[in-house]
Amino acid sequence: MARLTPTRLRARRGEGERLRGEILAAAEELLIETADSTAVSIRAIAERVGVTPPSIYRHFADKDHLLLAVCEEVFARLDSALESAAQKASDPIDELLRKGRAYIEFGLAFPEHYRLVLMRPDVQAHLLDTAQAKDPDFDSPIAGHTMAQSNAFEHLLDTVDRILALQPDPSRREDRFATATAIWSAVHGITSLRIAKPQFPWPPIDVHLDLICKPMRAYLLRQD
Amino acid sequence: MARLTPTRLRARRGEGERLRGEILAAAEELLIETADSTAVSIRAIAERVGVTPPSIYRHFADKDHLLLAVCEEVFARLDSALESAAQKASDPIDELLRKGRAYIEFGLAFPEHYRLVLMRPDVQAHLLDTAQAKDPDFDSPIAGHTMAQSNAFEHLLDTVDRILALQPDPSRREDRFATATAIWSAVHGITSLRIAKPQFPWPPIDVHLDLICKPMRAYLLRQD
DNA sequence: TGTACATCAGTGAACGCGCGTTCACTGATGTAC
DNA sequence: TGTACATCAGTGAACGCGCGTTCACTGATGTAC
Repeated sequence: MARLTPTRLRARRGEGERLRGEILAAAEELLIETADSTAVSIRAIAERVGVTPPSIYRHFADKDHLLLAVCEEVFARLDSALESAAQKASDPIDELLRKGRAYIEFGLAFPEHYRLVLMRPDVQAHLLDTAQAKDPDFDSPIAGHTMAQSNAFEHLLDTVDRILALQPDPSRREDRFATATAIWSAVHGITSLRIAKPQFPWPPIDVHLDLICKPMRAYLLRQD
Repeated sequence: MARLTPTRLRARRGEGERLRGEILAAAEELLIETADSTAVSIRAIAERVGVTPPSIYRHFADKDHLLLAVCEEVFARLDSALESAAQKASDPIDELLRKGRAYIEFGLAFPEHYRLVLMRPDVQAHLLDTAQAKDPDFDSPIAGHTMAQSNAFEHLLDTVDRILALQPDPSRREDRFATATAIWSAVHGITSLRIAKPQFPWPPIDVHLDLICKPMRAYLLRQD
């Protein structure tokens, strides 16, 4: 491979970790630039960084571990996008609406990121599987990662709690976990279908989101 | 490749079309047996049928056209699953609920089929793209296929019409297209998230579905 | 009824490709004396 | 201050793999005379 742009300088001693960050950044750039999250290969990442493929293995055990690290970054960024959208909210219902819109916008702005973490076969589950296949009593350093992924879900649970608290009649309060799950899947449905079928004549996002949120709000706060 | 089981008999003259059906059936078997819809390769299909890879090209121009044919079959089967579920319904709302449950069950019973048609990069759109790249004024024999795919959607629109007709106040009748879209995406969200994250502690399907359908029904039929 | 011939379902071998991963190595950087 | 040495970021070449696709072909089946 001809190095046309030998811009990258070798890291100095003790700065080897720098490459790790560059690898993750390159992987994300490739997700954005290629229409296909499958195109993100070890070789493509290495070329983008300006390094040979084997040097990737200094920082990641294999491709799965690399993708897992990318997923962690994406989940963290999704979570913080939702949290910053929530801050402008005037009340819990408004908060849910803003978070829903932010979620959809995140997915549509970075469709291949979204595809990687929530539409493709689960990297994390696959890693756990293969790790446990090798070593049955496996004390997972990965297991903790599930937490990172569900920070956004934990925050959604908080929002749901605030909404359910608006229902004065405790006997009409829905289960917080099931409600959060239903909201997540509804918003995921909007996002992932638009990513999967971009040529479908979708209505405007707000119309779509309203048709989920307005019924949900009326139902959760129902007085009968 | 050693032919261990030379069970397949060569088709007689004029019966060449038989292989076409066997190819599609083999592709679907592979979707069911492998956990990964990417594993469905020309070579794997040929081996499963008991034939060499080049003979696939007698029936399909390339891999994309083969996958497109599989998608058509899957959509047709999904549509008929929904229609047969709808037949037992007592009223339009019950019809919607039954179709929703049938949709989810179809997806969870055939997750890789579902992944292929509704979670992976769109085969059909990709085919249209490449065909138009080659031949700018392209009179698509594929374009008609969009219809096959949306038979299920057309039928959903019918169901929605029946529900909207239950709303006595015309000024409160939601848009049929947007409503159908919202319902589709809600049910797709449940299905695809469960496929993508099988290890998540999902609530029972009926709880999940109720949390979408009950608010939607109350909203569409609202009297204020 | 027998034979030459056309048809066409399917074969066998090969192509070039990009992939993940491995291995033994190089050579600049920093450290010990 | 100078030199021998250990460290370690990154290289170069190669591995074996499965993939989609092509090409010239074979040989059983049916048809025309």
